[in-house]
Amino acid sequence: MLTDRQLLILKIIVDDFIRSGQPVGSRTLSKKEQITFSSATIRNEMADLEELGFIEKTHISSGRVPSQKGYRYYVDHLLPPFRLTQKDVQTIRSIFNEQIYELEKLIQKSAQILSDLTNYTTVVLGPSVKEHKLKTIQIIPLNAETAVAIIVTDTGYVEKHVVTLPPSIPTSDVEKMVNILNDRLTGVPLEDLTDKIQTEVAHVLREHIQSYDHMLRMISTPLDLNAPAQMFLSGKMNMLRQPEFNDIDKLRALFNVIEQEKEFYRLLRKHKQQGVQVKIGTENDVEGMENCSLITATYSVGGEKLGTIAVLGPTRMEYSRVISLLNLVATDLSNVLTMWYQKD
Amino acid sequence: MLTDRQLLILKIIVDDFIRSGQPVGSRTLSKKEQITFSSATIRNEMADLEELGFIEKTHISSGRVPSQKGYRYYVDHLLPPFRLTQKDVQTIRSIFNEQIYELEKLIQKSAQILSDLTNYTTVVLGPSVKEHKLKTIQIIPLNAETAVAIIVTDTGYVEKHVVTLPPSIPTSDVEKMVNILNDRLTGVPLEDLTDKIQTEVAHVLREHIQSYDHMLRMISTPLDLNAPAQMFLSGKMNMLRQPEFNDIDKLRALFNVIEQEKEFYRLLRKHKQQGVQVKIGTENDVEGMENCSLITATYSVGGEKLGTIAVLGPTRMEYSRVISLLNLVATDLSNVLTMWYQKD
DNA sequence: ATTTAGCACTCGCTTTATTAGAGTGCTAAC
DNA sequence: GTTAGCACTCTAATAAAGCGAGTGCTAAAT
Repeated sequence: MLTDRQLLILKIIVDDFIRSGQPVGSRTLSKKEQITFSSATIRNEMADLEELGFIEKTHISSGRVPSQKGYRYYVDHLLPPFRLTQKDVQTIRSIFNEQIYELEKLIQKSAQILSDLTNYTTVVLGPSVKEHKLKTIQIIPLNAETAVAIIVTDTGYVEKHVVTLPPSIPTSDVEKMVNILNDRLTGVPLEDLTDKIQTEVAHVLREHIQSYDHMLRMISTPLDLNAPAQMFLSGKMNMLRQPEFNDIDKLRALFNVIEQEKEFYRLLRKHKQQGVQVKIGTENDVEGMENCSLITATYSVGGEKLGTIAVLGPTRMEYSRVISLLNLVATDLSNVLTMWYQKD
Repeated sequence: MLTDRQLLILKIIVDDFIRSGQPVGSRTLSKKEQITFSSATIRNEMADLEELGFIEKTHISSGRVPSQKGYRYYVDHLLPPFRLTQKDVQTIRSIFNEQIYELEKLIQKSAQILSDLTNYTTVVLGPSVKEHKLKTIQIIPLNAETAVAIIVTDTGYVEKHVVTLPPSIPTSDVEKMVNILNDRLTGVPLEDLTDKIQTEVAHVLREHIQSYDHMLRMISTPLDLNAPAQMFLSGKMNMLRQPEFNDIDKLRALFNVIEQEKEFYRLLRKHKQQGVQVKIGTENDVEGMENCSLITATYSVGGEKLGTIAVLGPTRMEYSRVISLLNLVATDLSNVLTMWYQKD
């Protein structure tokens, strides 16, 4: 559909605009060494590209700027192969050299490094704890009225919640209850816990425990948080430095979205299959993100998706570099996690 | 030193400027009902006030704006008494009506409500966990190589850390160690733990435990985090809405400070004694905070300071209102915490 | 049939003028 | 001591002018 020459011009326009942030004119293009024909020819080609919707003018006599369709085509067909620098690779590898054994910290660190390297914002969706299996429940009385209930999963995830104890419950009862819970529930995925408690544990507790009712409510509060997977944002302030957000109103609009977080939650959850995915401008279908692109990748354990890691930047984003970086982080993260969890 | 009339004029200038953000001229002042004399008189008085350093002009023929010294005087001597609305009081009380039993969550909620009510940024310095007393240590093996070490304090604070186990350590040894640690260390303030382990526990462990060395290192890693008290920021983005930061460069400068966090840490720690404290502009002695004021208050348990809660806003801040709100939050917080912790 | 040179034209941006408005300081009268 | 009056200053807003980058079109060259 597009001639080679048109592709060349489109590619150079996008590359140049990503680099400079300025609309690209025919004269600028004609000076590029890849280009052997005159500015007049370029003007003709650009007029065609514009008619086809790949580029547009910011005003009637300005240079051209990629349209959303232009970026899309660029990302799909024209992406220059990108060699990460040794330095970038090392920085990323440094995440995994430190002895971090906690998923949460590892994820946060990854997000932070990625936002530092790209100068954009990184969003990470942590794994949903729902599928993690219960390792142990502990109830540690703090004083006569309160105790802290702690739930540990096989992945080392710890959830804690301070609860009130029923008045004048014997300590032995608390211990009994904890024993019963651990006996029956170890290895059960968190999402099945409440069910399982109702069907299999409740009647046993009723027999052995005073204030069985209160105790049961007490233990289910921390559970039915039904925790929506945690989300981490890193480098929000990098957006301040993007020239497209020099306008304070655009900035406010953007941060309204960023602070919401729930939109990101939706967007990151949408990414199911493997691989890197690029959503440009309105493709994200979020008000206030018209000028942003979101590049997402999943990380997984042995092929099973755990969560999503994404970079948010202006549509005028260094797609090539960000995709490479994100890809590296996601695969490295997956490899490390697979090593952690696969062995049992 | 200042005449009553000068005080009146100064107060009205500050009030009006806080309200409108615009320099205040003699004509505007003369229209206020409290003022019974002419604009010419006001001009004379203003010239004097300027000479004394309480107000300044933004340019040679502009109205006047409070200087830092002016704000200082206003806060020290002219603060109008402020009646919180019933609504504000209720919103704040709502923090404590919900059944939150966790210090951390309570603090975060307070910060969030405070930033919502003021439209400024709230910073809270959590209590240093160093003084909390150990309730229990648990080591929960996850698989052959890793375990999660959990430390619970008498305040319900939970610290967790995933550690590696020495190769082929018997489970019984882990249990033994945990028992020994709990026997000897329960009730010990966290800050003394490492010492106490070295002096009193190490030799006992050495007798009973294989790989005593590795195990000891393992348990001390999560401890010597030496956690600098946690800090929470809420409502950073409120600063976007302050007209003084409409200029993108000032905004960037401000966020450079805010993101640093360590400066706040220093500032909030400085506040030792009881009561509300106001630091205006350069009084904070932080580059980038020249146009900001920080209002701090401490919260405490039975008179003993736990942490600091502060509101950050532009120097042109609603001092009266913020002080009242902050005061209410801090005392309510202190009361609730005193009820929690005082009873044992 | 392409490609290119040339040219008139458009539009945004920056600079310069112009003006209106708010506010001041000073003087002289009250 | 207070005030009215006035000349003066400076900002902010608006308008006018010029520059430069870029375009589209036409006609000539390949």
